[in-house]
Amino acid sequence: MSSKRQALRADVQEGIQNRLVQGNWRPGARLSIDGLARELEVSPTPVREALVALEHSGLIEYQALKGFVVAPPLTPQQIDELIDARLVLELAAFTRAFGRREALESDLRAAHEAHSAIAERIAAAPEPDYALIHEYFDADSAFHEALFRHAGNHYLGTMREVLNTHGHRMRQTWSEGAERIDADEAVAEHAAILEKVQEHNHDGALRALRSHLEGVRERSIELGTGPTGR
Amino acid sequence: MSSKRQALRADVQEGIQNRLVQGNWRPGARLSIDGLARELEVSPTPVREALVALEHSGLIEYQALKGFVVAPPLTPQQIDELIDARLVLELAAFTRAFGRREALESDLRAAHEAHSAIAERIAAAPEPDYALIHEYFDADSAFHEALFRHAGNHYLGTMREVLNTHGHRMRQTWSEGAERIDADEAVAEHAAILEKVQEHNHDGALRALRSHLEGVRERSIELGTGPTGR
DNA sequence: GTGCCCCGGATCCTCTAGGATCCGGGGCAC
DNA sequence: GTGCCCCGGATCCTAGAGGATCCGGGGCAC
Repeated sequence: MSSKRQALRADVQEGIQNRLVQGNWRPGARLSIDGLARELEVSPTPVREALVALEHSGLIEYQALKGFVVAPPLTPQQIDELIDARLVLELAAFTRAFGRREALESDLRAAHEAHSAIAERIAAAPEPDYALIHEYFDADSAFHEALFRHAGNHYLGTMREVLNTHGHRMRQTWSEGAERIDADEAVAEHAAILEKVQEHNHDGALRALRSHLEGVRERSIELGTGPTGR
Repeated sequence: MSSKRQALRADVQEGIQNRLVQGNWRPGARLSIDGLARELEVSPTPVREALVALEHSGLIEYQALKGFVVAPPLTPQQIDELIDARLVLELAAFTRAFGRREALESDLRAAHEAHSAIAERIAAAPEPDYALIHEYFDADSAFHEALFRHAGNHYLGTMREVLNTHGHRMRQTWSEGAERIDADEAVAEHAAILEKVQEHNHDGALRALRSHLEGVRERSIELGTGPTGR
């Protein structure tokens, strides 16, 4: 541990964030600084720093003299606002990225192939595989990330990352009961976007992207309010 | 100091942020943890936490085993991207806020009056008054903030805050030489927006807002590249 | 039985200590 | 004179200690 100094805070932060995203702790659970330090076999100081750095992601909240707690799940209202904000960002990013249509098309196609491949593996799996679902979310996210990579605006990408973290928070809630993912619909909608891009059809692709996000909104709120009847 | 525990980290953070925004340290300057701790008469631990929390604002950067340094000034390219991102956010926020036109108009008018009042005081002042300039920036910012207050989307507001911090970083650079502010132009452009809102003219106001931000872009880049000849 | 008070453990917050690392300057070899 | 090496001070990073605060449970008064 002496050779890899200051991998500590980064490692601790990554470890905690992974557990948060995977839903190891329920919303409202207290994240004891001393407890985490014992568990990770480090001193409390780097744990505190990691939690402070994670606070702005929205995954955890801080209360003075009481510590950090896992943020409560998103309400349907918040999910609605989150997708709405994504719409604003992604439509803008798409239009800017369309200026480099060829590079964009190339990246979108690659991301789409990876995405649909994982979707097929999920469909073939007999029962939910959490690691696979995690991969699926990453692949899905990569498709959208491609829009920002070519948008030529660093700040749009930064804002996407902020929203993406909240998206993790949303999916974290689902993992508790509803593992069913409408992978097919998302893949089909991505395919529609890609197709329009290949046809040099900017406005059509924009409509397809908007339509896709509307679909995400509906499916998310449906899962949020819950098929379990809540 | 025993009664107001855990005002410490917040106080330290606020103090450091104020100094950063006011440009007390030049870009590239090292922020010594121990030094700040001695200066603020606290131990290094809360200083570390405050710096970690400030890192995501973009005002400071972190390098392992070397510490924190004041972020370099924005390049004209970055300024361009920053304003472009503001355009995306503010146009979207405006359209959403126009749904509650009356409340929006009320807030915009109040913000505009405060803004123009300060602009007059600046014009009347014989020489640059830093405190007054600071107030001016806040008043200017408040006008735009009103758009988001009525947009009904929490995430748009969050993203605005992120961009706003980078805006501070931009203005921080100016303060070094060019105190001249084109307050009149900004006030006139705000007035144009307000006028269209009062006329129930959504599209006209949108154009005025876009035009205003284009003006901000031009004036910012002009200041960024510098009348000093840099 | 109900409600209030007290108390002990757990936790947080801050501080101090000490090893590890970085950085700049003087000295030496060539 | 130039370049390299070494070294001392400053700083960073982590650990651990100690006082302050919170929280839950038992006991007592009514």
